[in-house]
Amino acid sequence: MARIQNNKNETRKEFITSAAARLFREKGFSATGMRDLAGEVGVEAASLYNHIRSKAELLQEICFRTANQFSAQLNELELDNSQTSLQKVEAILRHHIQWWVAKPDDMLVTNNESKYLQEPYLSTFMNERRLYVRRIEAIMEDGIRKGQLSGIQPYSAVLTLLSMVRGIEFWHRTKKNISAEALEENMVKHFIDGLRQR
Amino acid sequence: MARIQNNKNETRKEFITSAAARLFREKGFSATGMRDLAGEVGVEAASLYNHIRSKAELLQEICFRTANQFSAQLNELELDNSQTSLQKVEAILRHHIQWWVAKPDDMLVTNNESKYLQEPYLSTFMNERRLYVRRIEAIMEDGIRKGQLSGIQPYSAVLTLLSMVRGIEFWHRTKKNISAEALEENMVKHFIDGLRQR
DNA sequence: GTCTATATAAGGATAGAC
DNA sequence: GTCTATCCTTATATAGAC
Repeated sequence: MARIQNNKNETRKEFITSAAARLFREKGFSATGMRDLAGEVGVEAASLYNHIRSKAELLQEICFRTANQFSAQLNELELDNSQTSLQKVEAILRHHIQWWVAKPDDMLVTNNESKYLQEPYLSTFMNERRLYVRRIEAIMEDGIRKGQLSGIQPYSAVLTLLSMVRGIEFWHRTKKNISAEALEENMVKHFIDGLRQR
Repeated sequence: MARIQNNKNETRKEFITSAAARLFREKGFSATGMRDLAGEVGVEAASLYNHIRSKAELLQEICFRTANQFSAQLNELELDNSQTSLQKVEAILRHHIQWWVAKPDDMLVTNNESKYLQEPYLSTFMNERRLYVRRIEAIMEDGIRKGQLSGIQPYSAVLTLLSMVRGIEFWHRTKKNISAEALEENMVKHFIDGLRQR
């Protein structure tokens, strides 16, 4: 499984994109000015345009690079015959938790600011999200057919899975109470116990 | 003050506030213009200022009226000796689900746009939210002491409870697949099964 | 690649007529 | 209470010097 890590050989554009993710998360896309971003980067606003085409382009890159990462995990899982459906669902949940822990800026922007994408990117993004939900539903439906899990409707369970991890946003502000590992184990156990066949 | 009433016995200000919640939800607080809001209400932008003091004031009213509603439920639950801790947690979860189903505009604005509150309202709001989390944790801790629930750390469980219901935002766009009642029962069962003592 | 200067548009909010 | 007109600030993005 891929590890999450920071790229220390960032290009100038990647540095700007990371700063943008941080600002879009904190202030929101609309309320973030190019002057704010320039200040973070350490240049004047006009200089940013030697590296990027527009503010909108920054949002596109953050949202799609994040979304594509999750699609890529599903691509692998769907081809893996060594895991049960329940194990696959757990792997998806752990993947989401780990990304929320490691990349809260990217996750918050992708979740909360993607609505500011311009067409045709907005439609593409929303279609990909719907497809992503359906693919997870299909994994759960397969598990129900095989008797590996039960007690829940797949659509409801997917909504729960994708949403419950958003609370990690608040955990980031008060990390001292519980470690990332303990948080992950608690959430996985809680979710899976509500899904397991008994 | 003149009380211009419309269909639902709303004051003019309440009508404006509802329109603001809808727009803040769809476009975000920062990207919503007073001219947008005026168009929704059916007047020119300048006319809004006979009913409200500022755009910021509208956000304050939406966020605090929503947050106070949830605090009020806890006030009652804490005084209720007829319910177990597990029943109280279930009541809290059902309350959140029902509000997400019935008032998605208010819930989304309170969750996603409250960061645009100005001081001192922002600090007040965040302090109230922290207190709300702690009060639910306390109910869970009481349940653990009494052996009514187990298997999870209260902080992690509260994060899960408050976050998992946010998926209802997406359910609103595709209601046909599952009824509000079925959604509620699925989510309650899923969450409670992961919490119950066995 | 970065700067200063600026074009052009839109933002929240107010003044004063009616 | 609502309107028209407008103030003042800020926004994204570009032009052209260095």
